[in-house]
Amino acid sequence: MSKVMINLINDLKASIMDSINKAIENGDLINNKVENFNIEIPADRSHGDLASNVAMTCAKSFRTSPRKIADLIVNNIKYPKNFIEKIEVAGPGFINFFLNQNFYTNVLNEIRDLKENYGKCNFGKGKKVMLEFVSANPTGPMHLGNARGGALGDCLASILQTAGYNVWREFYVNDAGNQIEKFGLSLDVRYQQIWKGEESIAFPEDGYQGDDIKDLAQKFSDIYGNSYLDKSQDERRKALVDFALPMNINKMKKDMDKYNIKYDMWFHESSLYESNEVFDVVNEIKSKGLTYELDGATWYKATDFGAEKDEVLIRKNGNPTYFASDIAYHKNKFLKRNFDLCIDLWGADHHGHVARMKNAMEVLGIDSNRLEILLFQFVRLVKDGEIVKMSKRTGKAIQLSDLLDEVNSDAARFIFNMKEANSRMDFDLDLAVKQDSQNPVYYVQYAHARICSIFKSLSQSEKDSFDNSNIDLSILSSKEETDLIFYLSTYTNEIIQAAIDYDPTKITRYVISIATLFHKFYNLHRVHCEDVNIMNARLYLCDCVRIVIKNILDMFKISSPETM
RNA sequence: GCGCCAGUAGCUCAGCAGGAUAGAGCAACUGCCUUCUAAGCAGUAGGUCAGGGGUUCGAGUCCCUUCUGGCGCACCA
Repeated sequence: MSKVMINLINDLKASIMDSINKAIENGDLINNKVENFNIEIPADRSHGDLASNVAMTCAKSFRTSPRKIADLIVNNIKYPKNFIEKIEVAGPGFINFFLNQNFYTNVLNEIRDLKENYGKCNFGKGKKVMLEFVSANPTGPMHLGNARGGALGDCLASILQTAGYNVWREFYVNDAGNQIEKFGLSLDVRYQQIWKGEESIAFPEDGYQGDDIKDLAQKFSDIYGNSYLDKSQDERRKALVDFALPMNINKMKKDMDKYNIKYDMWFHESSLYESNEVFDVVNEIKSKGLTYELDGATWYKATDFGAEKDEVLIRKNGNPTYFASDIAYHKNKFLKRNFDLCIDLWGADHHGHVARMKNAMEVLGIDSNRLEILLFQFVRLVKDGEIVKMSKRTGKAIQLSDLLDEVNSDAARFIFNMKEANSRMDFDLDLAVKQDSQNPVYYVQYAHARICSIFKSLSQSEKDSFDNSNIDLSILSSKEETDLIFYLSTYTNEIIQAAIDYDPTKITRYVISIATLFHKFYNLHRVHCEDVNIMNARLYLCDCVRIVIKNILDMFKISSPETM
C-alpha cells in the first residue's frame, strides 16, 4: 500500500485497541484477552473501504455478542479524522471504515512524488536471498518447463527486490557427474555412426536420444573429421564433451538473454569437484556416523530423519550422485557465501527430493527453514486447441527457443505468470500470439498506451497548465475515480503479500485489475475536456495509473509501449 | 501401496491468516465510436464451490474420509 494506507491501517488498529481498553476501564467489557483481529479490504466496497472483524474474534473472550462489542468500540473510538469519513457497524459485527477525499488526494500525491519508487518498501530488510531457477541440464536444449520456471523465477526475484530483499539470481550448471558421462557416451556413439554407418554401433538404451546430440556430433566431425576415431575412448569422449558442452551452455545463455533473464551467476557444478567440496561434504556426513557401505556404494541414512528409504551418496563406480553434489552446492550457498535465505524453484517432478534436501541441511547444522523449495507443476503447449507433445527423449521436443520464435518475451513472461505455480498449466500458443484484448499482456499495455496518448494530445498551453497549476484532486470523487485510486493505494501491500507467498502471479492479476478500472474510468469520464480543473485532476490520476502500470511492467521486464 | 499437487460457471482461472448476497476472462446473446486509441466499455445469462462427515457465531477456505486427474517413490537429474 501506499505509506498513507499502511500508516492508516496501523492507526486504526491502535484506535480500536484504545477504544477496547477504555470500554474495559468503564466496566463495559470484562478484562480479558483481545484476540488477533485484522483490518481488511471488504470484497464488496459498499460495505466500506476498510473493515475490521475485531468484534467477532473477541466475542468469546468478552462473552458478549459481536454487535454489542462493535457498538461499544465505535462509541468510544477516536479515529484518525484526517482520512476517515465515517464508521459503521454492519452485518454480524463488522466495523466498517469509509475513507474521505483527503485520503485519495494523499495517495495520488505520494505516487507522483515517488514515481518509479512507488511500491518499493523495506519489508525484506536487505536480507540476502538467492533464487536459483531454471538450472536446466546442459546435455540438451531447454524445454517448456524451463520457460515456465524462468518466468516465475525471474519475476519472483524482481518482486523480492521490490519488497526490499537483496536478491541474487543463479543458474546451476550441471556440468559434472554421471549425466556428463552419458552425454559423452551419446556423442561418441553418434560420432562413430557418422563415420562407420548407423548399424556399426548400437545406440545405448540410456543415452540421450535427441537430434541435438546428432547435430553436435556432426559439427564436431565437420571440424575434426574422423581424426578422433583412432584415439582412445576416454580421449575421444572428453574432446566431444569439451566441444559440445560449451556450445550447449552458450545456447542456454542466449535463450535466457532473449527471455530477458539476467543471472548474477552461472554456477558450475564442476567447480564443486575442483574445490573438493563434494567429497568434503560426504566425509563430513560420514564423520557424523550417518552413512554406511553397502554393495560397494556409500549410503546416507535418510531413514534416520523420517525418509522412506536411504540414499546413495557415492556410487559403486566411485562417482558421487547428484544428491551428494547438491548437498555440497547448498552448503556452499549457505556457509561459504552466507545467504540468509535460499529459494530453489523446481519442477514438481522433483518434489521427492525436497524433504531429503532439507534434512541434509539440518545434518550440516543449517536451519532448514532457510531453504525454501518452490515447486511448479507441469506445463503443456496447446496450439489450435490441441496439445503439442513435448519429449526430450524422442527428439520432437518443444524447446524454449521454439516458443520464443513464436511468442515474444513480453507475452511469454506475462502468461506464465498468470497461473499459480501449484496448478498444471496449458500454455495457449494461439492466445499468446494474438494482438488483441484476449491476450492479457496487450490489455494491460493498451491501458498504458492510452494514457500516453492522452498526454500526447495536449496542447502546449494545456501542458503548461497541468505542470504549473495547483491541482485540486478532491474533484476526483466519482466511483470510477475513487475505485481506481483506492486500488492504486494497495500496490505496496500487493508486493508484500506476493513476497510472503512467493507468488508473482498475484501481481499479474493486480495489474490487470488496474487496467480494467482504468478502461472503465476512461469510457465514462472524458479526460481532455473544457473544464481545466477537471482536466488537470484527471490527468493527474492518469499519470498515477501510468506510473503504477509502468512500474509493474518494468519490474517484470515487460515493455510498456507508448503507442500501439 | 506410500507421498506431493489439483478438483469452483460450458471453457481457462481468482477467491488474501475462516467472514457480510461465491468473482473475473473467454465462448453465447443485447447495446455503446461526428468526442482523449472500440486492442475499449456497459448489460443479460450461466454455480448443491467433486461427494460425505466434523470444528464454529460463521467453511469454497481448517480437520477427517471417499472419489477423480497429474506427478513422484533409481547406484537419473
